[in-house]
Amino acid sequence: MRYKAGLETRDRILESTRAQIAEFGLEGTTIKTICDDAGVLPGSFYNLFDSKEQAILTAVRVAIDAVDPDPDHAGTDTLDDLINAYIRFVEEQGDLARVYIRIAVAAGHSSPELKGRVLRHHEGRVKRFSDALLRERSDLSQEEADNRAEALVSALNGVTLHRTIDTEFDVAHFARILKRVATA
Amino acid sequence: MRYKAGLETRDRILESTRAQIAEFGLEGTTIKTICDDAGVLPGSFYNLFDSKEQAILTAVRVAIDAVDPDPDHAGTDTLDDLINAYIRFVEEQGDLARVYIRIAVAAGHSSPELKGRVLRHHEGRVKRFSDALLRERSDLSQEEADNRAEALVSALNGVTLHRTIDTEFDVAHFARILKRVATA
DNA sequence: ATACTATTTGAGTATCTACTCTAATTTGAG
DNA sequence: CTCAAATTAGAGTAGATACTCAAATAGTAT
Repeated sequence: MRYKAGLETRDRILESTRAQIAEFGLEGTTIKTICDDAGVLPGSFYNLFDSKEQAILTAVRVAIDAVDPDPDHAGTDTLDDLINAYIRFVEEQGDLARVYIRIAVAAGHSSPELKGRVLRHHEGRVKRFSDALLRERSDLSQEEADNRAEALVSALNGVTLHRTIDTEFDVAHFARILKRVATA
Repeated sequence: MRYKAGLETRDRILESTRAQIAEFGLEGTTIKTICDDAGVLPGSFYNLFDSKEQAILTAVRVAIDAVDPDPDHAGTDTLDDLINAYIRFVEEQGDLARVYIRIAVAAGHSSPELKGRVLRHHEGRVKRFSDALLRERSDLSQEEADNRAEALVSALNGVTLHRTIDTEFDVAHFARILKRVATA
């Protein structure tokens, strides 16, 4: 893979893989659907990737890296900032949110690598929520803040999960209810 | 299916389905593995079930019903009952809980029929939570109770989702945190 | 016992899966 | 322009999958 054409094809395949996972889940993503979507034949796919699994791992890594809204983690974001960022992420990039949920659901029986990736991302997110909560409610113990943050992030994921079924579901509304009770 | 033999075979198939899902997940559960485990041939399976999907849905529903604190829907279950039943289901039937989440996620892109079933089940559950909450906190408005119930059920699903990735995750602990804030 | 139906058998089908292989084409460095 | 290497085409493989069907067997009401 040293010619420009190969790199472009690779990008198209990864983009198609991501879209397929978002729409049909890991199960519904096949070599055929990826190739059809990318306008490529199996021979080309296997010229660029060793296996379906490798392509999926690569696509998911790209997707999860793209999720983090504040990579420089300045530590100045409030809980509202984080929740609003989450809402915006779910509403504007529903695709990636669905990939995240899809992977999470499938991760239990899939590769440890995927599982680890999702878990690490989750832990990072919980920590930022916990820090923000402590800044807002300095009377809370570290443990209580961690607990509430973990519960809050899981609850937000549950709300997102529900939205994948019911697209009318008002994520913002329930996210704010959750925020209210987390800071009570 | 009116003879005793048929009913017994049906039970064996449902139990094998449950066990296969618990051990190998949805992906690893095939007609062949179910039939081998149940000591039955495909013809018998399809004499009793219309499809693999139907058998799985039935097995999951049986498992959920098995922990229902108020099967007759007499309206006597407390919020604690409902949450404890939820925790029991997730902890004792972890892989079935995963399947439940997975079916819910898959419902978004499958037949409107399955989607409708999942949504109706969700709404029924939310209603029971809302009723129980109102019995406990009669000062809440109907709307507030509905909102809290919807948030609580989604949050519980989020906690369950997280447990499918991290099996060490203490569902009971966070479920009780969620219950505390829902009744606050 | 008879007769009717439920149940089981088990080989068989169509379709999908990830993946391979060889030949043709395209690319771009020298 | 040349030519070796990268890329693509596209038919094809082996194996798994959910599911079917006609015939054999077993269960039960009368």
